[in-house]
Amino acid sequence: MVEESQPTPGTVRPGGRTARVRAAVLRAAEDALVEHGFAGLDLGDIAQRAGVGRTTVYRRWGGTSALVADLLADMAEQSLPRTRSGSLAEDLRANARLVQRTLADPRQGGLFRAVIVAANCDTGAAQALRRFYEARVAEWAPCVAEAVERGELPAGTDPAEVVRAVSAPLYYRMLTTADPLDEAAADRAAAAAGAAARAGAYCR
Amino acid sequence: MVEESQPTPGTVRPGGRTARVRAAVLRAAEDALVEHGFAGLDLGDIAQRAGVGRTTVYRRWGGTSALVADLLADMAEQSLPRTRSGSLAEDLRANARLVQRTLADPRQGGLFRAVIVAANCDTGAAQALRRFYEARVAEWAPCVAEAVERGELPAGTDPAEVVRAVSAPLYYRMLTTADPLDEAAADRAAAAAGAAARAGAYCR
DNA sequence: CGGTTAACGGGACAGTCGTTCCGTTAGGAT
DNA sequence: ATCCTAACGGAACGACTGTCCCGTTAACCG
Repeated sequence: MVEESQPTPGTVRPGGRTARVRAAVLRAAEDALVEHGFAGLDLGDIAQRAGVGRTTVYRRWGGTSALVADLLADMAEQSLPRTRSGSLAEDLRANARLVQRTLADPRQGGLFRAVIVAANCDTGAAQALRRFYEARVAEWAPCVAEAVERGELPAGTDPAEVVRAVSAPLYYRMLTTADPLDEAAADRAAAAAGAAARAGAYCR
Repeated sequence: MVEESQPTPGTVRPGGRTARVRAAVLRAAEDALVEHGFAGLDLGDIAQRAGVGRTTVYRRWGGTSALVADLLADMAEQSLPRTRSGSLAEDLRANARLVQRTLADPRQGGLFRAVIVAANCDTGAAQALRRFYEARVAEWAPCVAEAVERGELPAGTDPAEVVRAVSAPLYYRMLTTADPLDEAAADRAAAAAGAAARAGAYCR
């Protein structure tokens, strides 16, 4: 018998029960994360909430970080498509408000905090987080690129950098202050990013 | 005998041995943090490095989060004073580069990641973190206020918001991407904040 | 519809983490 | 210099986390 690295559990028979277990565990993990945060995650508790054996969770994910990473990948698939308004200022504001609403929501906001924490504890989770933001940026970059084509922004402006500039102040505020994330903050972030972009601050 | 909440250990006799123990433990915690990150913190290991009993660490700090919070408070005392150049653009750039150098430094950068993680696990650490940033913002806000007085920025500009706008993209980049934090990123952050401020994006 | 085996579930096990107890050391006051 | 006790250190203890083993269930294939 040859000693081979067998495939990860859940990949050979992904249908039926396996899928149900994964969904139940991810949902339970989300609940637990919102309630206790990443530090207070208890895989035994999650298994119980999901109506699943502890062993199963350990076998399929192996730890809290990988579980959160999987949760993040699941979230990435359900991310909302961007709106198209035709105006850069409108687009940036829509993006900012989407981020603001997400982070201000008790459930999703707590989830994002937890995921950021996990990314700083586990390289797998960090990779998943980067993938998630790459996808988000790629979703919204076109509206900036179109603004460049229309001549609203200087040629050579880096679209991704502008999109990140919208989110950055909102995340920074969430992490370092106790102030609530309101719409005013979102609109300010969008306006600031737009003004800086027009001034050529994001030219390569 | 009255049942009173006795003072925290270390406050009644803060001199001599107590101070030495605190310094040794904080230094050891810093080392451990750089090596294993926040998730891999082991109080037993820290105690051994510091040449101190495990019990002492648990008694005085009670957990990893509070220890990191204390470490942060210690750092806050040693924070560098701002420079004064007389030009807004120069001041913002100096601030941005200071933040960039701090976060890019393996030792301090790891520490800041850890502290942000701790702040999401423990309310005491969160308070310490907020205090730290309030102090930092208060240190740098005057240079923006002076620029407003000189007429470089529109009246009604919120100095604190401008200072935070400089740091935000750097933290966001550190947390969500794998790209290194270089001087170019710092200069871009400073330029963007300055441009947005001149455009009146941070008016109350 | 029946067989094969991937995946699950429960229980037992070992290692670790944080706490408690109590004797010892040394800071601060007289 | 001497006393008092805050603070430290070592050891034992209990709880919990993650792993292993093996019997059971149900997904996929012919």
